[in-house]
Amino acid sequence: MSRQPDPDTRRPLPRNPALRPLTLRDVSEASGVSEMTVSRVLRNRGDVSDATRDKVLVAAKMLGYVPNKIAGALASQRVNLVAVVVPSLGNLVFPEVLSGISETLEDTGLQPVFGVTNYSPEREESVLYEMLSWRPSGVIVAGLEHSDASRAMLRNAGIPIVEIMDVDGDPIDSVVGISHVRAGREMARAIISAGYRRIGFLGTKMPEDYRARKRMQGFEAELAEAGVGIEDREFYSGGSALAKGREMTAAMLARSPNLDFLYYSNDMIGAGGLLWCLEKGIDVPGKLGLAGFNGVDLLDGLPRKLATMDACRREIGQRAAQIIAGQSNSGLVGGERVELTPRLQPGDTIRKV
Amino acid sequence: MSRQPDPDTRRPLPRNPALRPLTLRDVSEASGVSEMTVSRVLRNRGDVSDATRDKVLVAAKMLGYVPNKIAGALASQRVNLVAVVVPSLGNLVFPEVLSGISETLEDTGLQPVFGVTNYSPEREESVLYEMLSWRPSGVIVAGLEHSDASRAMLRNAGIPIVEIMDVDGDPIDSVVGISHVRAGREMARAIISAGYRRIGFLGTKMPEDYRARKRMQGFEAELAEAGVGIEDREFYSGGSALAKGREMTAAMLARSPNLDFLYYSNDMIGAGGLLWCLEKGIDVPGKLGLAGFNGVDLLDGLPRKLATMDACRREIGQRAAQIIAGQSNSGLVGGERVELTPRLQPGDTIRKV
DNA sequence: GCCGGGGCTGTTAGCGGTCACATAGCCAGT
DNA sequence: ACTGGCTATGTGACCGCTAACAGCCCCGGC
Repeated sequence: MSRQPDPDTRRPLPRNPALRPLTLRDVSEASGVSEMTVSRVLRNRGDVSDATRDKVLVAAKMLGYVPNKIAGALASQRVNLVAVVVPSLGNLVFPEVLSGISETLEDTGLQPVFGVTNYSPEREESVLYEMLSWRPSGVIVAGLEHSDASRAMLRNAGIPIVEIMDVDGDPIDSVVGISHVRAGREMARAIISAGYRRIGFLGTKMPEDYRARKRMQGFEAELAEAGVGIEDREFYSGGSALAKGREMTAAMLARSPNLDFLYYSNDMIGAGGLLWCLEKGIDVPGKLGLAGFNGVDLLDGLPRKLATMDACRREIGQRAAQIIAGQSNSGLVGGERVELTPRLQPGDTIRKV
Repeated sequence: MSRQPDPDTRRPLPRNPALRPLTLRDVSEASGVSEMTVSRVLRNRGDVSDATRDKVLVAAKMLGYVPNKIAGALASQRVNLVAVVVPSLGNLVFPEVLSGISETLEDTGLQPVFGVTNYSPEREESVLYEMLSWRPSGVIVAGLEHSDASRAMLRNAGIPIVEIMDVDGDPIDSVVGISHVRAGREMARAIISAGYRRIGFLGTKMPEDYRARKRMQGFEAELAEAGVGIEDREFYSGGSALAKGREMTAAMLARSPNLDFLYYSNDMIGAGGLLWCLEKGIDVPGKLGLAGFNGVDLLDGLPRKLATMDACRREIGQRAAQIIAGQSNSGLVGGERVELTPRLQPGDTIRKV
């Protein structure tokens, strides 16, 4: 008489991993304890005897079980994700912020998740919506300028929000960054006091790069107070920034040969300009001074060191992450304001006074 | 007689968004329809009358409701996330891959989520574990070299896996990339046929950068077949790649002044080397040829164009994303192999033959 | 008048975990 | 022996949403 297997015990064995995704129950059956105990072991929570713990861990490893955080998050109402939203990864600046964040979050149990907006407010809105729908523990977002809908979402999310890079504006919650207006001003002051007077500005065309704009505004304002104006401007968009820096510099100096200083809105175009000037044999910084912005370490490899201003990118990432992780020792529960001070790096392209 | 409000209707009003996170039920009550109908409206699924739809949308917008994808994913067993795991964001190469991915995924309803491993297999393992625990619809991961545990996890995940950048090895599922061995060979061939014979190699010290190593192996093998060896090598780690390129070039030429070609494992150090050579007035490419690898558009702005080989980064991202999205028209369900061919860009730093 | 079939909406039962609490076993103190 | 307190484990009720199905209404056709 052939034995008929009991239908209940004939459930498909959890051997074939592709057949059915593994659940806690599989581990629980394989190790002979309840699901709850397995859950406790895998999360290192509560008291579990060493013997049981070992049994469970062995079973879990053997099956190749990977916990389902979706279910876990739903049940516990806790998500260890931090949404990080930046405009771009194409230039060196944001990757460095991101690594500051990752690094700081590393041993907090929190996990950064990155989103990119391409400087588009609509994209920002949809990226935020998408990310918030995963109920992260916090949001780090670049800039203070957002659509009304984005601001509303962030405010309503009921989680810590940190706006980064920039402090010139009205934060939703916390903010970590530098004042780009002040950065512009400071550069202007340095230029003026080095004796330059006929100044050109080269920047990006992107209307959504508010920070570059603020630098220009601060720059211009400070110049104006010294009775100096910007004599010529040139804006670009797209393409290799280094190449654009060359082209724009060539174009501007052809048009306005009397300029004695060029202020670039970022280091990359500044570097392009510098290379061009050196090739042409222009006396830098004697006849013509140059400066950029960001302090990217690329500049270290240039024939001459471009004057720039460090944007404290890594530190911004770190401080923002600390606020989210609740490690900032301010005692505040939110609404922190951290203004870092960018350091002017005079390099070799501004006359020493 | 004062009316006593029915306790059931006295639930806290969903006015204060910080008090309690909103749920479908709040929207359902606010709009007077069932939760299911709200769900249908917000997902654009199933038949809903226009009148009802409007009511719901108005209520949702008014409350500022953001759906909870955690619950949604758990219930529907569907997650619109694609895990993307790369070793680094610091050089220009991966951001470009990522944007190829984002761009392609844009209108598929899928959302990329990025993770960074810093070239560490342990970190890769934990990043993968973390990401898989969110049950993504697919994984895109750089490289073919992974820890056994990582491979097992990926294989067991039961979702499409695409390994990218490199095709020289044994893929888990699908693979999209170039052959770095072949790339190294091709560069060697070009160098040999341009008449260079005394060759130096400059690269990164990272033992985990398998692709750079494969390029060197291919390069060396091809040279060997022409009866030529690598006469000198120099490796670096950390710091500004541009600056390192200078230093290493200076050091190598001081040590081995007879070299007539320098092959750099990436464009950035190559660019540093090029700048240094030009400064020193070395005859490039007459007395000394130079080449890098990657085809980063930074090179466009250099005084002279460095020879390089395009790694097809954006296209790799696009093709990988297509496979995950099921858009690749191969008819295969998995296990695709896409080998792209890097194009040699001779630039101005290899003698014309 | 009755039936059939759309179009629209509601109901029920989970998804795979975790929380709060109940329970079992064991030992010490009285 | 009884109690209390501890540790180690199990139980049932959810978390917020969606699949599947059931039900309602209204219409036209016979």
